[in-house]
Amino acid sequence: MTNGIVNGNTGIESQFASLGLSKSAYVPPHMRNTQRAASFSSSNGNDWTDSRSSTPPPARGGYGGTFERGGRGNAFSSPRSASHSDWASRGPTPNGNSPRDSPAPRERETFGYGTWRDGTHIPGGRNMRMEKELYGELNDPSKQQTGINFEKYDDIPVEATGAGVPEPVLEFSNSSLDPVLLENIAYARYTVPTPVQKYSIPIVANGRDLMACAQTGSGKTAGFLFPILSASFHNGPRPLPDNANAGYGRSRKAYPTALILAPTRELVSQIHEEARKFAYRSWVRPAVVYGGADINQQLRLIERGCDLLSATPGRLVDLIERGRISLANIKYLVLDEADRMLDMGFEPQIRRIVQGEDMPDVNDRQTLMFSATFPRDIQMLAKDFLKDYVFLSVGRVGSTSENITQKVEYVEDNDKRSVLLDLLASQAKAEDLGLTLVFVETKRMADMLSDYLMSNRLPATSIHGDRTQREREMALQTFRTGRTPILVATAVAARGLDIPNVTHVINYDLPSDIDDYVHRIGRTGRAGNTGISTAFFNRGNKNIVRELVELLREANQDIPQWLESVAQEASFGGGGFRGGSSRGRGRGRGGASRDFRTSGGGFSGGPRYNNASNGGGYGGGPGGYGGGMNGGGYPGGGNNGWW
DNA sequence: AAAAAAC
Repeated sequence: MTNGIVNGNTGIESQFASLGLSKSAYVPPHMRNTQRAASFSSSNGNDWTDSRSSTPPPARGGYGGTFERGGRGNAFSSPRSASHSDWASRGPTPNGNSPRDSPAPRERETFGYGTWRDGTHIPGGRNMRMEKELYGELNDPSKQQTGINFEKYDDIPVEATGAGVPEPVLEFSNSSLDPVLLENIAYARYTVPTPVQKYSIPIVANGRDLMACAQTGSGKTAGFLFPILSASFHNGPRPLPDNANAGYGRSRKAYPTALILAPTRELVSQIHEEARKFAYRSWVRPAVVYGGADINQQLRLIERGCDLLSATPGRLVDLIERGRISLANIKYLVLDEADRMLDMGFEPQIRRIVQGEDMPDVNDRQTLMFSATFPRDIQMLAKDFLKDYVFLSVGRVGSTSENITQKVEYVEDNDKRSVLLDLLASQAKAEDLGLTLVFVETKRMADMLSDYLMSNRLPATSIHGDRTQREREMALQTFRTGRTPILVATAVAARGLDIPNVTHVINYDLPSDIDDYVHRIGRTGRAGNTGISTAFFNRGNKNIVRELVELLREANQDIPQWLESVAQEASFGGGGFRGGSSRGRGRGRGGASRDFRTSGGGFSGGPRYNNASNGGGYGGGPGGYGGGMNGGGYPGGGNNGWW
């Protein structure tokens, strides 16, 4: 199989692959013996740009078109709704990124998009080409369902606190979700809601704001998309604000009703793809904007429909400044990976977007925040952005689950390369090579290491912030499809990305923050599969050792004796608690935090992921943080009855 | 200290 793997990365083979002639291209283990799936994967290898670009609706119409045409246009009952529907009726659309690569849209391709007419939702007809693109074929690894639910999810402790928390739903089918959405959920092969979804669906459906401490892999994307889309399908487009497009019949400003902010480009892209799946056949047009990609093309795409917008903060601000997007019509605001966004210094831009532009006031919109942790600055954000919210705390999915086998090996920096090579070679021999994700700390190292692996005839690629957006996306795609089953990555890929079939995560460089470690290994062992994680540890990683050992113990992992010893030393040596987190603001480890508004509380299910720090120094009310910046909120004064 | 993100 080794030969096959190597050949799969050569130029000639790539050409075969792009022609759909799969020859000896690498076939991931889970796909072997599935002829049809294999060829689909190969032919799919090169056309990802194509597939992610066909967002716009092909419904006929045009800028001034206020007439119905061919049964699929829009008849407008009022000038205001006409103005809105106008956005949803541009077309027919050249196919986004690569218009010349694909033939002009055909009549039948107008199916798949619905409209809103006379107060009624008119779903579009089915479009098989689109369904294949959105939902993939059975066994297509890059489209494999990730929201599918297994028994392990039932073990995840969830707690909802706040006034009048709605009862969780147990199934999608009797959760009052819109019928069209339920069909899309079935197409995507989601079967049972995850714990996050069980709670978030009724919470959002009841018009409540939500603060959720949950990580990717818990199904949170669907957790906010489902109720937002369901309500949108049902309620139709919001009327435009009175001053919208004043004096122009065809202003080029878009007025999304739902806005989702996330920290990285890949993440918003991933959210957008989910949104496309579940908006299928509805009147809702999802759109996505992020930096590093051609802005004019994004402008063209949002002109063709921009009801549910996924965005990175920088590019969104840019588009607002250009007057091409207005937030005046926002009904739903979602901040995903909020702690990560603050870590990355997005707070000023986020505050500008939420408070400094034309977004409706907190009382006139519904706001959902997701964050892995709940430190002070996130609490502040919650206080300012949310109203009477339900606090949802969801346990860690990855690390405590025992389907990830965590190994730690002592490797000096100089030996890392050869140890890695051995590791990769041995698993290739074992024909066990699923996808392997290798994490490093620096961009330079990512380049060096992937070059090194390639020069050793291993099919590797890399992703980091200095690569162009196109390179990044291509790396992700060739990784997903198994054409380059080894991906060397920096922190850009640590969180949020949902890649099926990652069987091995290697921490070539350990992060200094245990949260990052948890996120990284969480890229494997997903959706009921087992995974392996290997960490290279040496004396440079002392700062994380105490928490690492604690984590391994919690997860019932074997702990090498030498590692225990290092941990002992470290706790004596004053290297102390919290491992020197540079943030100094009390990040808790793991996926859950406490609702700081409550004073008693606690998890009835027993805190398996008992946080060492969260809640400790928070004095019990908004702004009641008593600890300052000393040691990151280590339990200092406040006894809140939590432990 | 590095990484991420707008042009």
